[in-house]
Amino acid sequence: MNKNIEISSIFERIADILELKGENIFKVKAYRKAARIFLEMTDDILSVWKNGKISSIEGIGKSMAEKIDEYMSTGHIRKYSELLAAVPESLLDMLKIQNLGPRTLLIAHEKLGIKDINDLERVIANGQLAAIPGLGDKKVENIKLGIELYKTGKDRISVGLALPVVEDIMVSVSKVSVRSSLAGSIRRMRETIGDVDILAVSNDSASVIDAIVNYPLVKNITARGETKASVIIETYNLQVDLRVVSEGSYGAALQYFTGSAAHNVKLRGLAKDMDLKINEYGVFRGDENIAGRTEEEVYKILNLAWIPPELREDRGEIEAAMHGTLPMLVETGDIQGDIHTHSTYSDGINDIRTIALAAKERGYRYIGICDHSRTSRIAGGMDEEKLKARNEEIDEVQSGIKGIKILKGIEVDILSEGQLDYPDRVLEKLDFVIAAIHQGFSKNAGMRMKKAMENPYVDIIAHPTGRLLSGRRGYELDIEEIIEYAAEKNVALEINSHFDRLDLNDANILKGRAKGARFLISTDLHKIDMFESISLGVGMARRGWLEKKDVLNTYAWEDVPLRRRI
DNA sequence: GCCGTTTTCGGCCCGACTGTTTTCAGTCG
Repeated sequence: MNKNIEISSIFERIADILELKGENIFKVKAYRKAARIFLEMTDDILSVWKNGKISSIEGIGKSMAEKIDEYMSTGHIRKYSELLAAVPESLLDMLKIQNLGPRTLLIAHEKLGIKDINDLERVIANGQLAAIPGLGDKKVENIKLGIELYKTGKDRISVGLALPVVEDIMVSVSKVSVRSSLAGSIRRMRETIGDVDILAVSNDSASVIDAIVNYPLVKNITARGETKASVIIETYNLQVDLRVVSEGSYGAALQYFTGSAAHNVKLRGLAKDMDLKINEYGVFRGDENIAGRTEEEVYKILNLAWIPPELREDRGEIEAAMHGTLPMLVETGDIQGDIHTHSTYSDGINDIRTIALAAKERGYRYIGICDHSRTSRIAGGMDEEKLKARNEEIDEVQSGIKGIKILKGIEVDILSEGQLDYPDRVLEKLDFVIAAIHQGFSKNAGMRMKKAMENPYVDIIAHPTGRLLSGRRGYELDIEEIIEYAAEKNVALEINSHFDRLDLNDANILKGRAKGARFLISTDLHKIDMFESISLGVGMARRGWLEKKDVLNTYAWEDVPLRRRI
């Protein structure tokens, strides 16, 4: 499966070079599209190639098929090598700098000989860049800002970090608008977001624009027009783009600004085939605006069912909407209980009773207390004695609380040889067992995880890749293989809702779904105010096309299709 | 570079904002 990633990154790089060289932008887009296809497709490109089916993939034509042929048989692509030789790689990385596009970068390279970011900063400082015709002080100022943002790192942050920040901005916007909504990747619930898009309806767009540029945390105003403004706020250097439209265009604008780009391109192509034109103001036949008040209207006029934002990635959702086969996506309200929670018996903040009452308050029908096993000492892992005491306390708390079932679970460590941290006689007495790797990420992680799944008491694998969005790479294993094995052994895969994990993510959930795997959505909470974050996991599940039936904890506890019951 | 029961050539989604321009290119989403 690594071949998918390899070829995807090569094509992405080819696109970078072609773009920099000022090649036809549609050729560049064709390569970027292909890169995305290979990255996201659930099939292994190697086996597709072996079956001679590469050129039957939509978007892959003769030229790209030949390049893949060459790569598979020789290990390299001649054209790629030639392109690489023509452009310093350090230059390509600079394409990520905001406000510095390929045109300007190429001119700076050709006229001033810049090769990397240090060179760029030098020609900015000595005024050479601003002296180039077509540029000027203001443009260079914006490029400087782009460099600053680029250097402070992370161009994308977890959607779970962004949402609480954005909530407060939305309060300011909603005060001065008739209607407002998040749009863009944050509405689609992508695991990470690069900026925040907000759409507002108002007859007085100036006051909405004022509200955003005067928002207390704004540190830069990068654009300020009559209907659109763009600011950067202190928190995470987050860029916030606001657009104001009239009531009649709300649906068209919301559709447009929610994206994704790939989804919109395909949608607009469909419209074109019907002699219609879609823009953010509506759907037009000639000059007549025939739809656009709601998103439903926009989709309906194209003979499509309304598509939930989480699906809008051009992964087959438009075809499904055409044929009436969109999935009935799982919703936060479907969740009947959270079974990955930590109490004071390991590294949680709250006691069992507090957790149970908070869960009941949320309307859950069951709650699973799932502390760490003994080897996770740093996380307060329990020895057998402590586990016994915890289970007794669960019984005691349960006897005082009606209306919610408190379950005895464990997050058991997968040890160095794949054995579990407790013997089977301990595991079998628990209501459920979640197994996880917490140490030795690079030591046979795949083998160990598979061995753990062979234990009949293991119901679920927690955070299956171990990656953290803040930067940790995760376990060294072949996740495809793990997903397939889990599906085969009826072990469920966790969708961990912690903002830094979101593990599994959408791409892996899609792969699991294709293999018939089951999933658990949980918070992995260590304090009760994290119960809310379940919606992040649900968001990932929805992006992975999951329905209620695919998710264990949408069932009443007696009906949860745990492995031991199947 | 890809694609095509109107096309094998000529399209490829569409528009706002900015800055440096005397009408538009570059960048962004």
